[in-house]
Amino acid sequence: MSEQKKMVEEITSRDTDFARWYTDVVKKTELVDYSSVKGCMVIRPYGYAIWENIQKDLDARFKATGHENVYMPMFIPESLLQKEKDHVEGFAPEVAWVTHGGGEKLAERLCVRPTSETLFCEHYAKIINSYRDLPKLYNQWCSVVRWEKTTRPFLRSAEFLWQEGHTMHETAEEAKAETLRMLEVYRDFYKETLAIPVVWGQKTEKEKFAGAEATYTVEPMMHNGVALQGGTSHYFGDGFARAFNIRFSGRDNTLQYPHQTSWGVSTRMIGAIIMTHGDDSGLVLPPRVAPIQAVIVPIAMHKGGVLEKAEEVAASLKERFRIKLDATDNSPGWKFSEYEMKGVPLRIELGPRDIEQGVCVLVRRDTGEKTTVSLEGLADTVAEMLDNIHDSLYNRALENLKNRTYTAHDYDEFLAIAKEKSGYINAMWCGDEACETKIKEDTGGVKSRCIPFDEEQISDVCVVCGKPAKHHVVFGRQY
RNA sequence: CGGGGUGUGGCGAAGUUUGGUAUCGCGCUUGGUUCGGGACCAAGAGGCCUCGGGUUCGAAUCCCGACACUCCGACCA
Repeated sequence: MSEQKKMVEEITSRDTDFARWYTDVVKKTELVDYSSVKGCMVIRPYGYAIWENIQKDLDARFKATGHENVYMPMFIPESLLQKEKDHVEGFAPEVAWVTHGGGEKLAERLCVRPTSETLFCEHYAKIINSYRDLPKLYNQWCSVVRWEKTTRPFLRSAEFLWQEGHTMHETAEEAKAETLRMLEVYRDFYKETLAIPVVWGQKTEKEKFAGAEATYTVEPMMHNGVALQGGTSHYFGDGFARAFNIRFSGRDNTLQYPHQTSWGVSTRMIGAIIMTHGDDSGLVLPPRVAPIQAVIVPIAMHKGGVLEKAEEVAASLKERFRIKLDATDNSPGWKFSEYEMKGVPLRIELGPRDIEQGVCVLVRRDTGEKTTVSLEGLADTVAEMLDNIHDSLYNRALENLKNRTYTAHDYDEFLAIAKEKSGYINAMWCGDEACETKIKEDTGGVKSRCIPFDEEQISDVCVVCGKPAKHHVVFGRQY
């Protein structure tokens, strides 16, 4: 990639200033625009198309695992939000309140949903009466509002789009299985659709969701070594069920509380795509969510037959792929740069010389590699190449993840890595929250990402305090 | 919420120190020539200089205030 020239001058180089590179990319490629509401963003067609492709894929996965879509109100009465103590404490600082309606002050103020556990619980209390009513496997696609102090497009905005699954189960075992099953759906989606490898595991007590018994997470690493909490799945036990008085008659005719889960991913994933795959020329979109999978650039369009042939090729590919034929009179060079910046995985060049020989030129966005291929069987060639691009994006990201993962055997080593490197640090931990806090303070922001599922015995003692170690923890800075 | 930076046609900037008719590049429109890595010629359109006060004969420029964006921290999906 180093030999590939930086084509777009307006984009700050990724290595110069990753943060500026990010904001340049999202604006220049027309993914988002800012709105007049602080912290809120306009998701433009090119950005929204990525979200639609994400939704389509994920929604199919949810349906395949037995879930149904529903829609809950966007307002939550204050009294309802108050019912679960940890939950309200976790969210209260960042909720927006509606105090007036139709010009009159409301008797009870309404919170704009920051998440919908309480609404689902209120509803479940009404419709769950028997073990025969379980499980309830609901999901909703919606937006939520969290009054964030610092906002960045896709990564953290005051309002963002997401999906939230909320399920109720007869037994704790079933609910726990659901929690892990959906985490696996996320992990697989990241890998197979977004070409992003993740570290996954359980959040520590300190980092878990407000009101949950256990929180599980997928943690992709961005190109610069910083983590992004990429999706979470929570096991609630029966805490909310008790708070909301959700009960059912069990198989033994006793009244029981159901066991609950929730899980969600958001438009933040678009940020993960940008920061995992992007380069100095702009976006590099994984083929399976790219709004345009291949762009056809006709060369010397004025010459007889070129445009007609290009249209013919476009038509032959449209059934299987998302294709754009750019027949505007911008110069070919302009088009090359434009679609490179926008991260279109594959470019198909078609000029008089090619047509004569019955070929076209394919150019990969990820490597810049050019190949001349026959127009005969082009659809199969394109399919193969898109899969190939997907795999190489994944492998490149995996390589980065591995290269930026370190192991600390003692605290001096830990601090040295945290200071000098950017990435994940594997270390042992005693289970005491004080040690997590100490790490965060001593390093200025390194936090536990998760206790990975495949724990290793790096040493027998906590990297901070030297007491017997309970877990292997992955640490890192996060967005 | 603390600390920096920035607000000037759609985008990027100059002009602000030292007040005096609002500039440049890109983009846009129309016509023509071009086309294998951001083409060229010609003619056009487009701006209460972020907003609100103040000082002044006169404010993009000086003073006070607000807001927004952005970067770095703290907080969080």
